[in-house]
Amino acid sequence: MSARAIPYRPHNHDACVNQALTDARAICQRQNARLTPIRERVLELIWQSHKPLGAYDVLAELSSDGHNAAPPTVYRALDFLQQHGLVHRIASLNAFIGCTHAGESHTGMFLICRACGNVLELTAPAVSKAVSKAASDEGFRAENTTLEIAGLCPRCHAEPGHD
Amino acid sequence: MSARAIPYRPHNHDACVNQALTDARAICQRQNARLTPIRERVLELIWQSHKPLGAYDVLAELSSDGHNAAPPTVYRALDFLQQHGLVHRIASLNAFIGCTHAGESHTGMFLICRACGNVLELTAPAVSKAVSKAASDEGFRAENTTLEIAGLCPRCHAEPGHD
DNA sequence: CCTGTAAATGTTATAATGTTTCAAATTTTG
DNA sequence: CAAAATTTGAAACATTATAACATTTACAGG
Repeated sequence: MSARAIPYRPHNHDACVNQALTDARAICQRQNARLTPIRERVLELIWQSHKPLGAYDVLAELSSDGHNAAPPTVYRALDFLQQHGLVHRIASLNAFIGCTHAGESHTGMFLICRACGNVLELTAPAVSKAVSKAASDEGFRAENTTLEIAGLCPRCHAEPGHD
Repeated sequence: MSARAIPYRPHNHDACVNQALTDARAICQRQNARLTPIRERVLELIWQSHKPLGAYDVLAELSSDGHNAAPPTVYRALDFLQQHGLVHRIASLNAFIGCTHAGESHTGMFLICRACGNVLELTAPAVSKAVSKAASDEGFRAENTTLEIAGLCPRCHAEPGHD
């Protein structure tokens, strides 16, 4: 699990991270949730990588900060961030990624490139609808959907082997 | 992770397991794959539980058989069974379940009841189609889909608290 | 029937991921 | 300020998964 990914689409990554943090602060304020320094730092670390980051990767970054954290610190921060819709856990990777639709109610769908490791989060209403319908057709009350698609992103499909 | 679940729909469970094993033998024969005693036993154990079974649950069952197995034995058998479409791994549970559509090419979709732990595998063409379209709209070549829906099954929805 | 080769399994150790528990500090609230 | 609640620290532990290498078994060709 490597940190500091090259983002999928070139952009000013610092600005992108800062925007995410600014948004997160606003969202937490609206929800009366406390975005404490640890939580904010974890969110920042996750955003600095556009690739999913494992909990122990986050832990290692914290340690290299000089912050001597133990696993529960990280998992607690991640739980908080998930609960407030600021990060997603990618179950098929045991890793976390910043939510690109924070604040909006949505069901995430993730396109995970097996070659470069980048992940794109989508909101696909047609998919959500089809999933809801399939569940309710079975009398099932859906609460939480995990939808992760592994494959090849356009870049790696065209030109294998780059980052 | 408890073994020996009460199946979701009442039925003759032994017969159900036996059918799955018979099918598995036929499928392996067609594919020139060797369904060795260990592999078959693991498949049987997984089928005997309609709830997903963790790798270490399987391991424990093997041990109580008197078969003194180590983790790699189980993981190898599970890999084999997955590769031949005989079991699925449920990423959100770190557990395995017998495939109810073995032999057919399909993308599994799983309805996981958080109350009773039962899992229903569905094939929903409308969902698969919507997912494929969403991926290809992004130029993404989808290879493998993880689609797991947690919630409440009809029984637990109506009458919470039973197994 | 031997025998070389590949596939499968055994065995030990260890890595990676995640949780429990209880104590201490901090923040919020009355 | 003081009590209560939330957050964080810290140590130990539980669970899930893999690496590495030795041994056994199945099987095709001589």
